[in-house]
This record gives sequence, C-alpha cells and structure tokens, in this order.
Amino acid sequence: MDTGDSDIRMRLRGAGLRPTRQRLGLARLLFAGPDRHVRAEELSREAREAGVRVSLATVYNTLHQFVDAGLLRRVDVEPGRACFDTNLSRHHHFYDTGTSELIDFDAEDVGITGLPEAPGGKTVERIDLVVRIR
Amino acid sequence: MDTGDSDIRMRLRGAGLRPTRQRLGLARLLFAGPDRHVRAEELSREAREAGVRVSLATVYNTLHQFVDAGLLRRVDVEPGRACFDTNLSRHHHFYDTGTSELIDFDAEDVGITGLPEAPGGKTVERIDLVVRIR
DNA sequence: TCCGAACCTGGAATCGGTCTAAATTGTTGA
DNA sequence: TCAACAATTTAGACCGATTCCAGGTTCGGA
Repeated sequence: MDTGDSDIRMRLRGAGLRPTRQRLGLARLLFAGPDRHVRAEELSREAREAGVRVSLATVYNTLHQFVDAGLLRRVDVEPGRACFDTNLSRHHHFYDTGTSELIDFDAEDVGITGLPEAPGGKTVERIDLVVRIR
Repeated sequence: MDTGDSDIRMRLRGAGLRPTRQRLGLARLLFAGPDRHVRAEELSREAREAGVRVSLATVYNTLHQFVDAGLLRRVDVEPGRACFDTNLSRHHHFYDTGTSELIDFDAEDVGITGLPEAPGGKTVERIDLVVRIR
C-alpha cells in the first residue's frame, strides 16, 4: 500500500525535497494515525523499532526540513529540547508541568483582545498560548 | 551605598538564602535599573566586567534560587536556553524571531475568552502568551 | 547508463546546563 | 570572641540534546 505516500511524495517535491527512503519512512511514522507530539530521540527509536534504518542526524535534519516545508510545527515549551507537532490547525497547548505532557486545544473558540501593536512596525507571525497546568 | 541592599538582604533572608557576596553582587546587577531579560552566560560576563567574582555554576544556582524565591521569573521561548525576567508583574511577551529579542507588554488590558477547562481536573498554574513577530 | 547534486552517515564537536567533591564562608551558641 | 558546623562557592568533570563534518551513497535527469 503506497496510498498515503503519493500525497507525502508530492508535498516533499513541492518543498524541493527528494522523497528518499528515510524521509518517507519518517513521514509514515509521523503522519499515519492521529496527530501527535514527538521529539527527535523518540522518533529515532520508533524508526529503529519499525525497521526504518535512519541515523539520528538524519532524523534531526528531516524534522527541521519538515518544519520548513510546513509539514510539521515546532513547539517550544521546555528548555533544552524541541518538540514537534503534526497538528497544523490553529490550536494552542496545555502543558502539564508535572508530566511534561502537551495537550492541544482548538484555537477557533479562543478570543484574545487588547493586544498592543507589534513594536517597531514588525509583523505578527503567530500567537502562541501555553496554559500551564499542574 | 548600601541602601538597596537591605531590601534584597531581607528578601533573601525570607527565602532562607544567606546574603552572600555573590548573591548580592548578582542581585545588584539584576535589580538595579529597569526590568530586564537576561541569560546565565550573559549575567556571568556582566559580573566579571563589574568585578564581581562569581563562577558560572553559582550564576546558574543563584538564578534558580531567585526564581524559587519569587525574585525572578523564567521565560521559555527559545529551545535550548533559558531566559530570566526581572519583571514580576502580570505581563506577556513579544518575541522577535529575527533578533531573538523579548519585549514585555502588560497583561492587564489583555482579555482571553473561550479557553477550555484544564483536562484531567488539573489546575491552571499560569497562562503564557507569546506573540511572535518578525 | 552516467554524472552531478542532493542526501545520508558515524563520529567528533558544540552548547547550555548540571553535578561533584573539596575548599571557603556565614552564622550561631558557648 | 571564637570554635564549629552548615550553607555556599568553586573548578572541572560530566551530561543530554543537537549540530557539524567529511566521506560514501542514492537519486533523477540527460
């Protein structure tokens, strides 16, 4: 079954990335199934277990390339390690400071008022809301 | 001039921290003048330049102790490095993704509606809003 | 099929930060 | 005042996460 792959292949192509064995294997792990949060080390282990031979360096490269290609979003809540989110819809996060768990919630229902203008004539790229829970 | 020190001394005492030469020196660098954002490496350099002899390990220890004592707040926006904020009032941040600069803005005027309940019966500790600008 | 560019790799290197064990310095009670 | 002891500081080793590098591999067009 190569069904899902053709989609991924096209998205990679569109980003100027060759659909290599490694990238396809990682993409399958990331995008088959429901949305998820994952760290590099973890994805590397999953790949190994799934029989996808790929070095840790390539896992890092691929994650960054996927972020640049808009296939993945990076979430920064913990100092010292990056987390990658396959959920590309407008959403925010609960962050459990006890378990380090991240939980998405839809941004559609959330309203934010009274924000000041971006200083220095800069443009707003994105608004990240992190609700720290315990 | 020992004026400002007596205040700091008391706050340290209140947190069960001895007012040592190193802690007082760092506190002076942090709290004299307007609010600021600072990283450990940077504060270490400033201390050296100001003639405050203090090891990098102590800078890290002190920053964490100050956070625990409520003298400082930690801000996590960049992966891989912690930033400390002397502004303890309710506020949020602009984060310039180009320059890595952090800019505070008051939280009083900001309204957030439509947040879902914290999952799993958890308690909300804090809400961090980061407006990424470019 | 061939070739050059893109890609992948293991291992070394880097970076921010923490840990450790020994030396130093506050603080306290006699 | 000072001994004594706990809190603190320190240099340097160590750590986990990530990036860099140089060389080998693979892809894809001509």
